[in-house]
Amino acid sequence: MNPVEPERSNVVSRAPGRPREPETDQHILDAAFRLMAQHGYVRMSMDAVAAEAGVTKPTIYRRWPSKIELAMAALSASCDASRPPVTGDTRSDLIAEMEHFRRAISRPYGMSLYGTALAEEHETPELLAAFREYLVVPRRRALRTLLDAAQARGELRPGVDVALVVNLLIGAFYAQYVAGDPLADDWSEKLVDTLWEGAASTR
Amino acid sequence: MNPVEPERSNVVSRAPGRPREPETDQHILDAAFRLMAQHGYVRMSMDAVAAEAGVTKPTIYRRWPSKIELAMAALSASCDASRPPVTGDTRSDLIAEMEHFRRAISRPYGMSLYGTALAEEHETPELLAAFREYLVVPRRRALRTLLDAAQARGELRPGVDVALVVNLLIGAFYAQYVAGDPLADDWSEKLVDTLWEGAASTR
DNA sequence: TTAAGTTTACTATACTGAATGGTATTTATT
DNA sequence: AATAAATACCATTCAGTATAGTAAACTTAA
Repeated sequence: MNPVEPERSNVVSRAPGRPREPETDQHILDAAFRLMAQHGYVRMSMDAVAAEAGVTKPTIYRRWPSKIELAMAALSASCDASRPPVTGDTRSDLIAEMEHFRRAISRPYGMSLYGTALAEEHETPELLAAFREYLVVPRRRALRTLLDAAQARGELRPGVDVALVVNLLIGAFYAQYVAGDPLADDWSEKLVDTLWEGAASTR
Repeated sequence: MNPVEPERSNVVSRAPGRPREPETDQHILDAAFRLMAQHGYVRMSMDAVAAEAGVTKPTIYRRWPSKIELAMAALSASCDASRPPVTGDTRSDLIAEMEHFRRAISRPYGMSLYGTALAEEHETPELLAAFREYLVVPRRRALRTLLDAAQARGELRPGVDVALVVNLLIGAFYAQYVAGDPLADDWSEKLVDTLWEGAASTR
């Protein structure tokens, strides 16, 4: 999946032959990610990736053996490991995490990527698997950690299914987007508060 | 968008020429819908639709001028107008509606259709528009009606954003599916109850 | 130090084979 | 006569490859 990295010893010796252009890998991955998000996996053509990355097709195929491998590598490389800092205040931590999410799917073509990953479920299941691993699971795990901590502090109603709360938080964004409605600036705040308090007028 | 229907008078006279095969329209629409759900819009080929419908391509193009028009017609025709009956009990009505939804996205390729619609947001926006109109909006409206009635009966906490509750209900399914987890049989019930009661241990 | 040779990376270009949306033409049916 | 449907076809696109030549690094040896 990753480009073949020649074994590099600690001494000054290096692999023989011309070394690879150091920035090319990232250029290709960036182009692939952007084109996949914008046009979808099927319409992302290797010619277009090469053109946008400023290289030629053989340069891509030297690094990744096929289109699907490139696409998966692009998803992996796009995985933003940085998360909002945890303060210990459940409400503000949840809102911060959801804001992080809101910005991710609000950026251009942010949600189309979800679409193409889901659409490929049966044709290219490994793409959906990579998408889940690199983009879905980390965010869910972060939310889960916040909620587990809140539960440990006794802030959750007994018997609440934490995994279900994760789904409610994340899913609300999806639903709003699928409906075609915009994600307002105070959305995350309202979302967390509504879910926290519940909908019923009487307990 | 719809097939051209010749003007038919009430008397015995009929349109000249060979009449259309009466069942062909539905066969084509069914095939298009199934193939689009399974393989996605881009990979749904007109040849495959023709083969599965048991007709040839010109027969399709006589009815719809292009692939996108066929796809939109297939979405429109698939729109299931039947909804669960409303009893007036908010909890059971919500659960019934969500069960209806759960079955829809649990059937084979049910969720891939969402994927391909979202993926086409920038390439074929009219497909996403039709998807929203025929498949998304009706369900949202049904839930909205249920919640508005509940609110009128004073069953909702004052200040609750009903549209947000709709997103929470629907979105939880999406999130569970995107995560790759199965939708258990008691999912709808737990979902409604959790959302109704809220997550916080203290009001 | 320098020059030649070796190895690998990259560009440019052309190509293949398959798939695809759509159509021109012909044949069948009422 | 008028329309429906079937056959055969076209032009394009695309993933992936082959080829030829250039560029950059190292190794060897005079």
